[in-house]
Amino acid sequence: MTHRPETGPRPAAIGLLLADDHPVVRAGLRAVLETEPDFEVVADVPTAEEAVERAARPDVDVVLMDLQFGGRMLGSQATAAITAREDAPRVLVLTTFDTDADILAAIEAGATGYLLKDAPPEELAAAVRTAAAGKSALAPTIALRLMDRMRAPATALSRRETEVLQLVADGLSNARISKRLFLSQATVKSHLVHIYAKLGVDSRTSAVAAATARGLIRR
Amino acid sequence: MTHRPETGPRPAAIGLLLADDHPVVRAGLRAVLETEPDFEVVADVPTAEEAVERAARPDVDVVLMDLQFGGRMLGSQATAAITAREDAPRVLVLTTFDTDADILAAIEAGATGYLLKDAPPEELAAAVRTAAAGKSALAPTIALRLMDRMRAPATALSRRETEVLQLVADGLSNARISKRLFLSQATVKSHLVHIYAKLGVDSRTSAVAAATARGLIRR
DNA sequence: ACCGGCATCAATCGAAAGGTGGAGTACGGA
DNA sequence: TCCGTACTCCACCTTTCGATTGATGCCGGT
Repeated sequence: MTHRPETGPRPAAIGLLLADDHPVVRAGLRAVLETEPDFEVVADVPTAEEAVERAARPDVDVVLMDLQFGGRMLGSQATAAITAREDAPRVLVLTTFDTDADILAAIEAGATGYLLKDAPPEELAAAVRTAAAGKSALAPTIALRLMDRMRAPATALSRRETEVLQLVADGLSNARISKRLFLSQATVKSHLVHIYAKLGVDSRTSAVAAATARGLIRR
Repeated sequence: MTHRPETGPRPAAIGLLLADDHPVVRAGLRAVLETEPDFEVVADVPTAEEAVERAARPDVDVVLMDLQFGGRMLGSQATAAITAREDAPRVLVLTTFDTDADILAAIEAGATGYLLKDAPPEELAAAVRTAAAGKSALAPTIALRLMDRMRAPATALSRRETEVLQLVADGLSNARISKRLFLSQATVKSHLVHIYAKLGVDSRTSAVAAATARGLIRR
């Protein structure tokens, strides 16, 4: 039984906060979601910082959060900041791409769901309702990838390994990497051997390709 | 609603066709552009094929075309198909990223303008009007990049070189590349030497990094 | 206290990649 | 026609990389 101390039985509208740096996307989300009678878009903001601020107000039930904001604060950080609070709204992460790195960061940050921006409106609305109910809402593609991730934990590189691989992707030779990280070349090679094993490849270029495909490093 | 008689000076409404595979983006563009009194969105379509088809009707003055459709026909191909016709509408290309490769393909395909999706609504509307008037409409970022491209023609890789470098970026060894392209390893090496010279680098990984940074290859 | 993962380093050997210097064909513009 | 560019190929040599093996110290969890 839902007891609400406020002003009587108010309509059970789900309050939405839209956070995306693209004006067009904000307008689109608003247009799509406002056709649902039980949704109410209470605000839309262009930055992650404003999202964190605005999400504190009690009229927000679900935050639709973009992951890639132009520079500055990341969507995942904003997600963490929002969900860390008492009585926080649910956060539904919206992004264009389904790279593993993004997904993992968002889930760890406390996102209730994860959706791709190319999802059809019905799927979007359904996910919002699922999230509002406190249940996890993951796009099928995403759920599958998470399963893969669980099954193959070997794909996770250690911090140092990621660091080395990032420099490899930047085009540095082993010698340069060793100088940059104050290591011997032997150590760099050693890290690379482990990286290759984890990624199932046998050369630096294919390691970069594999890691990029899985979102383990930035390009 | 507004019925227009065929005769007499009709209101100079600019007919728009929106082509984007994301429902949210279509709705957003529609919402943003329909606030302009002199614009009329005559249709929106989710595929490049439908865009080509619909753009043939005479009520379309400007096509707003996404470049990355989910698979199948590319936005640049659709652009080429549309602009090839008699009395073709103007095509304004809209995309999320400003990689040089995309820009070049779109311009070559006959696009009148090129805009980033994160552009503010006013800029969007201004670009549509500019395009409708037949003038070139390029986002400042884009224009700058094109200037760079002009100034440094050495950066432009030949078709074959790009092909080789793409395979390098995919993680293939010289031996595999030679088999894939029916070349000798010597030829592959030769291409790579030229690529290194043009990019000012000295290894395959740094070539991939440099080319990725300049948008010469897809990641 | 022990084990496993992480990070560090060493030595060696063969394979792959890079550097240099040609060289021939084909095509298109000056 | 001549020049430049792109594309193809060869030989030789040097450097870098990858594969293997083995070792040490640290830290966190059982």
